[in-house]
Amino acid sequence: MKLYNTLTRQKEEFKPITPGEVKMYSCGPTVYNYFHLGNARPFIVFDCLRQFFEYRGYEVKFVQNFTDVDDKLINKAREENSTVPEIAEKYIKEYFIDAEALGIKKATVHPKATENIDAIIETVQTLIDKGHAYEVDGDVYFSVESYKDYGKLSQQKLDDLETGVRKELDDKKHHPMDFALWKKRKTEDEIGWESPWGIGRPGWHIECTAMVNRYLGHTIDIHSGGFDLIFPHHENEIAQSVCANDAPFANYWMHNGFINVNNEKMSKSLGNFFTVRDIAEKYDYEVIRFFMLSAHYRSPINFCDELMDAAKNGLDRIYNCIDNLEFIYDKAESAGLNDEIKAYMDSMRDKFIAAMEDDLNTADAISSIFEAVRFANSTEKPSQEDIEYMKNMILELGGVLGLLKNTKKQSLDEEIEALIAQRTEARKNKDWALADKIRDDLKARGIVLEDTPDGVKWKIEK
RNA sequence: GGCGCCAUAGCCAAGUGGUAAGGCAGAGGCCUGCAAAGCCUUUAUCCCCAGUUCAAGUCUGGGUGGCGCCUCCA
Repeated sequence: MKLYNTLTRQKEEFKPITPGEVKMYSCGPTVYNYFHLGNARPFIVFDCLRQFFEYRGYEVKFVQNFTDVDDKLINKAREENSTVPEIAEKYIKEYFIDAEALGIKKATVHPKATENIDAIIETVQTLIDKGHAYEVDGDVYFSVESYKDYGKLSQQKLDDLETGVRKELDDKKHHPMDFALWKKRKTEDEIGWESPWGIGRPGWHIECTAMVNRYLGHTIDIHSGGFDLIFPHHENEIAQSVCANDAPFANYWMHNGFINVNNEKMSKSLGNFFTVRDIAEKYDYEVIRFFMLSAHYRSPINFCDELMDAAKNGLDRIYNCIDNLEFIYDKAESAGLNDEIKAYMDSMRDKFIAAMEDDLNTADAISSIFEAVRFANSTEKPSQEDIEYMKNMILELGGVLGLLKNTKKQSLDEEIEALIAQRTEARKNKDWALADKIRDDLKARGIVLEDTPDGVKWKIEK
């Protein structure tokens, strides 16, 4: 397995700390709203990585946090005359609804920042004790100058970073790049926790460090997130963890590319800001997942209707293949599995795995599914065993990507069945007008009929 | 100013030295009563200019054109 490591800016062979086991942490959502398209990409991509590791026999300890206290939550709570815990609870529930629909497995642990205040305070105290942090009037800051490797992940020098920093009015910090570990409560009614430095709440960066350390240890295999988190978030996480524990933090850093909408950065001001929930009104959740995986995770990806339509059509092609295989199964004979068919399907699995092992090349992996589909569609008179083998291979590979989950057997009610029978009778009598009318009527009701040599095939449009 | 990314057919997108996967859309054909689905055929001087090499989309240098981070925005 090769992974591109942001730390070294190259693909590296993945070597887990413990053989057969992967400890990975991915930055989760701040739960103040439904999650948006941009959030969805890392969730989907790193879920896909996790599922591939599991497919290859690794035991994966996957941790993804919920940031359930920060400025955005506090503001939202004020706006809605609610409380931070209420807002957080609501959107954590909503997260799981969207995530499940997108085929994202639950993490091994989904820790919340507010449930780990003790670990956070402990880490902050350790950093103070070791001379890497200092308290000023109830706030605690990390001293970037105390960590010689600060800037390593983003390949920037402290001096260069400084010139880009806005001069802040308060000069409480020793160095302009120093960042908050603990923030003093600003008003009496603001959410806060008791600490050695008074009532306050954790800074954003420290929460991830503390939860990584608590749930996975001082050194983990993979830490992932969006490109924009490289600096400062991940840089700061490294500084905190290394300084607190005197141990390397994460061996591999993975970052996904951004999503644009109609070739523009997604933002509220441009009015092109979409939550997954918004998109799901028009496209199936699985189309969103397929779309996200149709490009390499590090490439930027452009979201627009044309590309979503193309993704839908592509996914339909795979589903049609599975439907067709199931349809012809009963008519087929049991004549054993053909060696050539097995060999071809196996080679597609090999190709799929090779692509995935090359830095999670899902786009290439998907092409092997399409090749399997074409092969299956063009195989003449397959036996029942052939059909099963081809279908299972396609479902297996799609399954690794978290796709092709909508294969539950559908059924029709009696009225529809009767109409189909009536149409079949009309076709026998060459009453094309009636036959076509029934077909059109059913189509308007979302039921698509196809006449095949083996009889009428129907499907319910999603 | 500092750090970094990208440029392959109408669209999307793989491909890190040996003469261009796959998907969507389009065209023609087969199949069909007509469709649908499917199958077959068809669509690329790989942004430009130098260089290295027997051989470059693939490496090096220089352009041009997009873009990201340095503002707790994934």
